[in-house]
Amino acid sequence: MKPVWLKPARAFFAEEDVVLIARRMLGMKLVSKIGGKLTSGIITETEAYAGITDRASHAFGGKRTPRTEVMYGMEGIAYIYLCYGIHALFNVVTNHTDIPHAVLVRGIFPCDGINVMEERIKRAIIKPLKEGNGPGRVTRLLGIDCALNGVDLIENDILWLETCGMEFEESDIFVSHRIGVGYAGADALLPYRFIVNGITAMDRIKKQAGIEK
DNA sequence: ATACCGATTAACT
DNA sequence: GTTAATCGGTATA
Repeated sequence: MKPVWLKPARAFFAEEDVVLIARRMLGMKLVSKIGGKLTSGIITETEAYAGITDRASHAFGGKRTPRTEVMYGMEGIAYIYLCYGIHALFNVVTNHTDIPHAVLVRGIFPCDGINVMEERIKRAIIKPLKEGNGPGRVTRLLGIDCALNGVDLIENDILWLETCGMEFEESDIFVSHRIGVGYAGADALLPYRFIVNGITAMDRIKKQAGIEK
């Protein structure tokens, strides 16, 4: 039976536990329609950033700057920023207005528009499980850049999320500490990174993505 | 005005 | 395993 993919309601992002949302976003689809070209991938890796109490968050201590301001906005909008001068990193703002929580998407399984993605990275996608792995690669494959910072993922038709109700067992999710946040001290060790793990879960993703075998 | 550096990646050896 | 690429955000002055 062909899966039905629908945009989640804004209430999905209003959940106050950002870690729970990061976990639930595994198996959802991130979709972009840039320049009329549709591309999508099923989310395989996320990280939670818990706002003002989280030393790893850009909003730690309640910091409000031109960059972090977006995170204080409405749940369900995109927080996209430039990292290392090269990579656009995509996050979804969660919780409520003025609570700067966000979930970083670190990995996708390429789904729709593979040919468009290959144009963007200028080479063939041979190992789908590897190609969408890494937050900079996710945005590059989907054509997401900082110009989309702040867009509403619920209302927009250029960048959004979809769900087919797929859920994973605890054993299908590998949990670890976040990457590249060594400066966060003890908070760098928090179990806020979630990765789809195991052959069973991966097979389900492939099936949902419409990829046989 | 200036200096430092990051929620990284790809191409090297 | 090592390192260049590359630039806006942020702190300090």
